[in-house]
Amino acid sequence: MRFDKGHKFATRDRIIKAASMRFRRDGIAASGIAGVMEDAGLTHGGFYAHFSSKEDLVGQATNAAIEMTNHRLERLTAQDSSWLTQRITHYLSASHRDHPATGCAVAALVAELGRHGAQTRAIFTEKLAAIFAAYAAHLPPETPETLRGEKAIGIFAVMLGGLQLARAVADPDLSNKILDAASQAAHRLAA
Amino acid sequence: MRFDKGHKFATRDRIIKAASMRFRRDGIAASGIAGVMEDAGLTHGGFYAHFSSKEDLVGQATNAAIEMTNHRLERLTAQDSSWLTQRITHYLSASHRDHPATGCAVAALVAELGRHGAQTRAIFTEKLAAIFAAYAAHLPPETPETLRGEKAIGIFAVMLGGLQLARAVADPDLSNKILDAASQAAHRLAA
DNA sequence: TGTACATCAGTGAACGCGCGTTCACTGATGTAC
DNA sequence: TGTACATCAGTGAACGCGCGTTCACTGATGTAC
Repeated sequence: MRFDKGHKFATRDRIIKAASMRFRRDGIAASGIAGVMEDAGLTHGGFYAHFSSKEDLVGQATNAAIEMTNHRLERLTAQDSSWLTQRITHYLSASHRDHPATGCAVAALVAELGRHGAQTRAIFTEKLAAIFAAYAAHLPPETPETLRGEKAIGIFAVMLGGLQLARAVADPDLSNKILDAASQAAHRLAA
Repeated sequence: MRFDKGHKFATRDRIIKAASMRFRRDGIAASGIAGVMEDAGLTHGGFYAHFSSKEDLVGQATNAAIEMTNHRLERLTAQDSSWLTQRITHYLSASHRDHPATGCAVAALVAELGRHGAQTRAIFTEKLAAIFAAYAAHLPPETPETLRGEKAIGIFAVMLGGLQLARAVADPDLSNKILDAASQAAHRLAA
């Protein structure tokens, strides 16, 4: 089969998207190449025409997943004063908790990524810095410039921790309590 | 080899300890039975005399790792006012960041545990509730009773998120900045 | 416009390997006499 | 006290399986004539 130039790129993109969802849902180590390729509507043999190794795909999929989230964030059009509130509410919602495959890649993969190679972690670091910057930019206007970076990190950390705890816990009531408590904490840290 | 009654229990304990360290260092999915048994000074064949499955071991190892941490917490003998400060300082220290194998099991395993069976998650939930209770008990004395539970969750969430981010990031300066920012946030939430 | 051909994205069998799990066996020990 | 034996924690070979990776091949398409 011979196709126009855009075809291969589109296929590569489909594989990356499928991988980013599998990785977030099942974890990286527990996701196989064959499963990812099947999700993309292909057989496993063609994988190495697009990527040099599984590790290569891990980097690309992490990059794509976080970038997608970041673009979604930038598109939030509400007035600045409530951007953070919107973010916190959505991030710590039952819906985000219950759909990891399409949710925040940092929450799903941060621990596993810490055990991956330098290149993968460099990609992750760059994207994470962009997240911090977005949060810092949307802090209340009276926030001093020198505190914005630190505050942004604290807010994201409590959201991240809260979402992960809410996902892992077996008791639904406790899970909801965790979402609420983390929301409260994030708002307090933003003020 | 026939041994006295305590021998088998001691061996089982050694396997659980070895597993709890491997799991925290490499992740659960990436840790094999053979590797764990080798760490415990045994060959892999004997594993099923002690556990019914890998999943069984995962539950026991998670339980043991968190219980160990909790006991360590209770042994902190400082006056109540600084118990939390001690906790935050140690949890968000460079040393804790750099030694996941002997560190907080929640930080290392929370995402992966969310994908495990009901029984494993029930064990995790029970131990996590004990952590929350310990933090709640050591909040400043003027903290209203009704807010203690919520505050404890927020504080632990920001510590957890901060530690994970600091571990995953490739840039050492940013990693240190994350530890500091999360510390500041935890203290603010405790006040 | 119609035909022959070169291209190359995707296929599927095969590779060595380590996984979780099973099981027949071993041999140092506690116990019975 | 000394000896024969039963116990059973631990050994190591073997199982089927899915992993990441390789590669000879296919066949629909774009291009050259």
